[in-house]
Amino acid sequence: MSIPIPGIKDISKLKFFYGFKYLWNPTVHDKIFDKLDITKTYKNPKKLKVLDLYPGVGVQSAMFYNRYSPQQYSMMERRSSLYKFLQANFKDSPLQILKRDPYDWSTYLHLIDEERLFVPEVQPSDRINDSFLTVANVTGEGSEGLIMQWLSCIGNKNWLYRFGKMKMLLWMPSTTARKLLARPSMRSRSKCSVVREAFTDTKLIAISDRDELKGFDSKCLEEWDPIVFSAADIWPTKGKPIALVEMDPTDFDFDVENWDYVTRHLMILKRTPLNIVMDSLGHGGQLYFNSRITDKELLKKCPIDLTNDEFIYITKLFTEWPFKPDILMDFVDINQTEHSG
Amino acid sequence: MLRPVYKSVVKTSILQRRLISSKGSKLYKPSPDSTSTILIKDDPLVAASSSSSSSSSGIINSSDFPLFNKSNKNTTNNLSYQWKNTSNMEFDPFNKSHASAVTSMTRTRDVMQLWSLLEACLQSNLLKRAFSILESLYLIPEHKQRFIEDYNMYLDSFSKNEPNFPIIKMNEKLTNDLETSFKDVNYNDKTLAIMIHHALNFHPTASSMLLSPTISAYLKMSVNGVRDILSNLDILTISDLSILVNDLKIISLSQLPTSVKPILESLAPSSTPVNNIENENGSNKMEAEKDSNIDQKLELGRDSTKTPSLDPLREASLDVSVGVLPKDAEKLVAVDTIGMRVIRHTLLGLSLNSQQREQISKFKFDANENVLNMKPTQNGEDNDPPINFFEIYNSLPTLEEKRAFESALNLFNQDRQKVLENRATEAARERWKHDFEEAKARGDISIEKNLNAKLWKWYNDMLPLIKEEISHCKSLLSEKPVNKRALNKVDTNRLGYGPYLTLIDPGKMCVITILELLKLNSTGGVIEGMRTARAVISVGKAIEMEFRSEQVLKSESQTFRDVNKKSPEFKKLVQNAKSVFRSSQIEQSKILWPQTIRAKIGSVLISMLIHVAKVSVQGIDPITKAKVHGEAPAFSHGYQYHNGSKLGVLKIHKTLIRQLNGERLIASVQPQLLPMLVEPKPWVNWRSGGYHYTQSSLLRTKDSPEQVAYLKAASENGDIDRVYDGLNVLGDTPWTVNRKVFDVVSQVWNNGEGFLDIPSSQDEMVLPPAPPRNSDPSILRTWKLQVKTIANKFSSDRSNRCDTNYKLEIARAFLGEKLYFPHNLDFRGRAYPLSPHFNHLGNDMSRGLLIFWHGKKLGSSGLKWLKIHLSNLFGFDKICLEDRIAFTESHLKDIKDSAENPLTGDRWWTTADKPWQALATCFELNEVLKMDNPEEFVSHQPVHQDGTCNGLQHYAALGGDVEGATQVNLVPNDKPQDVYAHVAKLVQKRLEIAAEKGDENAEILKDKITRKVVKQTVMTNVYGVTYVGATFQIAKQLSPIFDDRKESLDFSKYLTKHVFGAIRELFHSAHLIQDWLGESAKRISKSIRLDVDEKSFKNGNKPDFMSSVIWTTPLGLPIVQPYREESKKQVETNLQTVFISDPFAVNPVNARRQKTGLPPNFIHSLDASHMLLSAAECGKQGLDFASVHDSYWTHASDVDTMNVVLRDQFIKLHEVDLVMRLREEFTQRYKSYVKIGKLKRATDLAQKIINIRKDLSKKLGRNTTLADEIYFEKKRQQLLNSPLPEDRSIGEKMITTVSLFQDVKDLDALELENGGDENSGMSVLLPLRLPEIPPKGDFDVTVLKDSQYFFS
DNA sequence: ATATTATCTACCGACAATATCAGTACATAGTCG
DNA sequence: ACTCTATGTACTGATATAAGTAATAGATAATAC
Repeated sequence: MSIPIPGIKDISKLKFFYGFKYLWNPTVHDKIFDKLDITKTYKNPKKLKVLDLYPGVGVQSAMFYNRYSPQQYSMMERRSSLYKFLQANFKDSPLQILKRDPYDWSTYLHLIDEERLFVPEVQPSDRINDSFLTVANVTGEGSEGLIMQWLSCIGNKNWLYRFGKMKMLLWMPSTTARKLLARPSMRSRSKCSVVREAFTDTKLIAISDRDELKGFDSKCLEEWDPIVFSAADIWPTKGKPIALVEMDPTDFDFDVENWDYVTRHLMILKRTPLNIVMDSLGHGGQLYFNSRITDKELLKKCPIDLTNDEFIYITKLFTEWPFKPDILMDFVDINQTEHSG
Repeated sequence: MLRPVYKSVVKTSILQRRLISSKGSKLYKPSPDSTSTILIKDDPLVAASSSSSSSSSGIINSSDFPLFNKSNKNTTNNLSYQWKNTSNMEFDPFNKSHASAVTSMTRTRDVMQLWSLLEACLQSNLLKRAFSILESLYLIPEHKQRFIEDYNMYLDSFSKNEPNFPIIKMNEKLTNDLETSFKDVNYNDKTLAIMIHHALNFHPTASSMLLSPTISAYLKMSVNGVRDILSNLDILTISDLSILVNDLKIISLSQLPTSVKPILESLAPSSTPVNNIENENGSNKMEAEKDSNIDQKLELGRDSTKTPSLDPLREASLDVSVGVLPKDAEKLVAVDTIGMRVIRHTLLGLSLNSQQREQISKFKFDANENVLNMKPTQNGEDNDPPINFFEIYNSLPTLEEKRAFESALNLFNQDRQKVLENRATEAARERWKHDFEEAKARGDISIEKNLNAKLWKWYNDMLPLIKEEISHCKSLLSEKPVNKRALNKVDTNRLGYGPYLTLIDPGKMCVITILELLKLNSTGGVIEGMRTARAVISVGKAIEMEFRSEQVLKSESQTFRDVNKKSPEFKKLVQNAKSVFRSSQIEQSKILWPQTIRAKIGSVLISMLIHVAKVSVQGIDPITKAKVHGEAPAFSHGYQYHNGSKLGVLKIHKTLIRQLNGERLIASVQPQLLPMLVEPKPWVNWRSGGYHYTQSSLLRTKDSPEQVAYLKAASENGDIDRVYDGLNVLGDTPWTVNRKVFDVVSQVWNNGEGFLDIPSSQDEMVLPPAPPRNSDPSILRTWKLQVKTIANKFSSDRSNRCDTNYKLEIARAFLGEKLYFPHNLDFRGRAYPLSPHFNHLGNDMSRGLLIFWHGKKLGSSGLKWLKIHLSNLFGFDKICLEDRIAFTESHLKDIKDSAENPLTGDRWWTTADKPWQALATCFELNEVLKMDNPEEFVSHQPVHQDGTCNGLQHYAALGGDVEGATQVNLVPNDKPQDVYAHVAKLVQKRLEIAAEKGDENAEILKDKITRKVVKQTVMTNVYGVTYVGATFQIAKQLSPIFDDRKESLDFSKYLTKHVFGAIRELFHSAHLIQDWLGESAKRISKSIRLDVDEKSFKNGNKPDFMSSVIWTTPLGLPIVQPYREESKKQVETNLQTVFISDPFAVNPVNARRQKTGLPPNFIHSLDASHMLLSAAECGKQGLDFASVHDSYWTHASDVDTMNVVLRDQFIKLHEVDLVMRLREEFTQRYKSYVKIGKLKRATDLAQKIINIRKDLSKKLGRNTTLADEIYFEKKRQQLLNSPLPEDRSIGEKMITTVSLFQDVKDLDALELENGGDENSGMSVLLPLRLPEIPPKGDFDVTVLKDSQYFFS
């Protein structure tokens, strides 16, 4: 007994999407599912619990369920117009609709620890968790920060990543995908690319605009061979293209706090060679690192050219620096308010 | 909740534009077909306007300043706002209001940049380069009229640079330049003055006869008369004039400028001119021959700086007793330099006790050595200045002696002030050197420990770098302008800042850079450092300031260099002449360095300092855990993020920070901006007043050329003389530091613990332990926030302590001194002291530390007011005077205890609202009470009289609102009204009514309304606080009552509605006026001036609105609201790019801010007027007067007098209907402005307009736009104003969509208010109309005369 | 002509985001007729 | 000698940056359809 999929006619009646975009075309979805072939990871889908964040109109959710019939499929959607839509379409389906805010950390504590409505299985981190999948759509232009915070949760092994290496299927603006997936020396290479490289194994699965592909690394594209669909397949049609990535956490072992400080500061002057840029790490950085980094070739490189391994190496030197600055005090206080009657 | 997209998609509306970063160095190439020129020629409007401005010989363009063309019929009323049509303004880049064409503004920027570059090149003697800049300037058409001044600058430099160039050659050059290079330019009288000066100096020994004909010829060529030539004192020196008058006898004394006439007169009969000329280096022999005790060598500028200040001979001669004249001439010179003996002589002639006598005999009255008490003391307890002038002054028994003392002190202070403003950097350097050498003697460790010694090291390391850079720049600049391609990037940059960098002594630049950076420690919210942007600009500005005062000093000593000796009387003459001279010099320097240049200069210097400044540091090797010693840069450039935006920061090393915390920082206060030792230079025009050598502007303009233009026009018109009068009274009030309070503060400070407002000094911050990494994100976040809060508190405490440190150090330096605060105005006309950190506008502590220098006997009413004052300071200021006196009298024991044991006793004074001022008052009261006859007590304590909600007082007077006037004590009453309590009562009533109707919120809140809850909201209501803002304020007050933050906020929201309702009800008429002001501002800022550039129409129908709200205060001060959209751009510097606003950008107004700003600004402009009027009057009546906006201060004995003045002036101010007057002014000023509005389609008029549009559309071959309509109306106006009758008649016949409205009587019937429901309206240009004034009530302001609680 | 969406949020003194990249306008040098 | 073009550079405007929406959330002016 499969769940009926909402059609574009119904979807297009909806007015408010809060800047998010959803792929509604079932054909494309099918292609994507074929490509993903998640059964490789989830050998027994009957054991699988899926958490769907910002499911929107629920097309993907329903199709997923129809295809794999997981043990539990929970949709977390709080935005009223979309929630109403989900209620109207899936009230009596096996899909669980939760009117909660995926943005709020406490949502998960309540859901998992207190109410125990959705309890994933904790699995050791030697493999991808094979009974827990998160699907999310964070295509809103202003919500990129949420993705970045989720990423850093991988590094902290908290939030949903306390249950092990959880796979995530994540819709995002294609510009975000481009930044995340940028390799060393590419124009879009930035701190978040390094974060992605450090904590995850991420693939581009699908994208809504062929032109966008030129911002990605061509070698990687060959390997990923993403599905390209049309802007007409998403709703609302207007706006910037979106992309779907598959994100698997990986193993890592380094001092995250110091690494965070080092990458953040170096990537500000990402086109300045290491032998010069090190001064921005603290008083006398240039002198120290120039004496510690023995590989002269490395010194000639710029931060934008560095792999994460190289950042880890620099971080190690940084932590060994007797005069290293206090990385906790790395912020400014813009708003001093005084005055009163 | 998920954040909605739109909140962060577009982060800012700032019109980001980048600077033309190296435009400063780019010269105009004489290519006549640059696009902009063509554009202008083709534009009939611009062409017309420029031709009209030149033909009318620079009389101000009527469209720029509509009021100028209005005849001045209302002159009988002395509050008339109309300006006389007498101004005669030539082209000046500032003198263009914003709305003139954009093209002219961009050229304005070019002119400014070229000017400052020209000036810089001339200073560095890069004459060829300067000449090519002249060529570029010559090509700017609007600049032609002023061009000769620039050429004169050049010629003057040329003359100085080539002293051996024969006058004939010089003449050839001049002729050649003006006939070939600059054909359209004519010489003026200054040019002639330069030639004369050159002639006189080229032939210093030549026979007079030879020179005479040449000079006579020049004099005959005069444009505006010989007098005009001779008034160029910046060119012609005293000795020049002397030769002309006494030797050549070509001119007579009467033709000289009045300021120097007396000097020449006294030189004439006896003096031998030969001496004057020979005497350049100061002849010692001459000195020795003089045998009068009093005759002094008058040493000036250049010479005095040469004098080594650590002269052993001078040390030796210190104890020479008065009256004994050493025969050794050299010794005499050393002793004599600054006229100390005169002063000492005078002082010792007064009645002094033996101790004072000894102090004075020992004290060196040498300005260079005893500027201020800035020497660090090892022992914090030792606050004694070497000599306490205040105590001596006070101890003198008679008025005559006091006068004599003050006059001698003044003579000494004149010199000290000069040193203070000019030699402070050198003084700092000397101190460093001294400390270094002392430390060196003690060993290397001491050098590291002693801050000054370290600074000296930095200084020495930095100096060669700067010198090298300067020589790079010089060689680059002196080369022939090579093509840019051959240059690398560094050199291209050098080309930009080089001319400026070479202007100032490298040593001075080092000192300035170091001091600035130390000063900026923990500013801008940076934990241990500062923002780079701030740092580079501050350094750049400081360098420029140094350059400016050097300039003034240099030209002063140039002109007066030959006047080397004479009696003290003569010295006074010279001093007067010099001060007149300085005024005119400062006034003339119109050139400012572009902000970009400042930033670049600053960054160059700072990066050098970063490079050399090192501190030795300690660290722990993370692996071996061993202590490691090393050396690290003291400063480090990096970045920090805030909300995803980068912020450049300059971090200071922890080691240095720790050292700074325990240091006395007086040295890094910008010495030019300390309080003054002598009376400030009186304000006589808009850029001359205040400090003697440092330029300051009358108005703190916000980089708005528009504000400057209006101010300048008013100033030149003599419209704001009464503003000057008031301001000068404020500046002339002498103060001194309250020694007793200072001792208490100092004790608390050295103790290091927190006390009242002073935070304790901490070295490390204590942070909560970090939670495990894998804690829930929410937990991690809370921890991060905690850390942030603690760190911010820490850093704000630190900067607070730093600020207090500055205040204290300044106070310490001025212990026993007589000091003055020069003032200027903010753009609304409110007065502020120029000196930052320590002044009477500061916090309670600063105020408590200041007392009047002059003392006055309490007399019959003084004691009463002193008691009232104390009560006020304790917060009991809304009870009747008798009760306040009773309050003080009931605490006599406490007062005694507080005064005698301020820290060891009960500390009653610390419970006051304003504890430090209360303490000061306790000290005085305690002394008074000891006296048998209190009336004889000499009081120095300023007593405050504060207006009760001054803003509302003005509103009530404006609206004639009886109810409101009663509430704010405009109506006589035996008890003062407490507005806040009254509002609270009203709110309470409202709540009770609501509660009865079953409103739960009201029920809960109804008993919790106190005066305090509503106070801030009532106060800020005048400033136009919004509903949201007020809610926050009330929530703050309510927060102790409710536990839940959310709950508290909800109740606050509810309560705010009622508070607003109550205020609106109570001050109904005030609100009507507020609304009227707001609406008028909105309409004005949404209106279009006709001759606006069509290009400001983006799509033909949507213009950029350019009109800001402008009005004139009752004192004649024009006020321009500077609120416009910001346009900032990135500027490349050595360290990073910085983001700064382009002062020449022409931006559309910010209508919202114009609207919300007008009500408070208008009211403030009135209270400022009231203050200045009162100040002037109090000055006239001989009172010492000070003000903090709406709080007026004077001696206790004079309070009654002052109160009468305050009331009289308030009445005088409000006798005129100011709102009506404002509306009339608006109507005049914005007469021909139009707005875009809706017209009912179903009218004749609409039909006519449609027809015109149809015709026009046919002609143009496209749809018409509003821009087209404006263009034609503009054309019509031009024709109407044309001097040619035929033009005028064409204009009269012309019909435009706007002209149709001329005959319309009842516009209201035609215009569609925004309630237009169907599409019956069409967009048209309507004449701008202002809303009707709300009706005025019956309150008669003259009843105020008897209201004793008006100010109390 | 309405509906969505960005922008405030009490005045003044007062104090500020930056690195990099793509595209274009402009200048220079060199070449050629 | 002069013009034209290729070439490189300087200038401008756009975009990304970090990563809980600053402590907060409703009116209102501006803009888009």
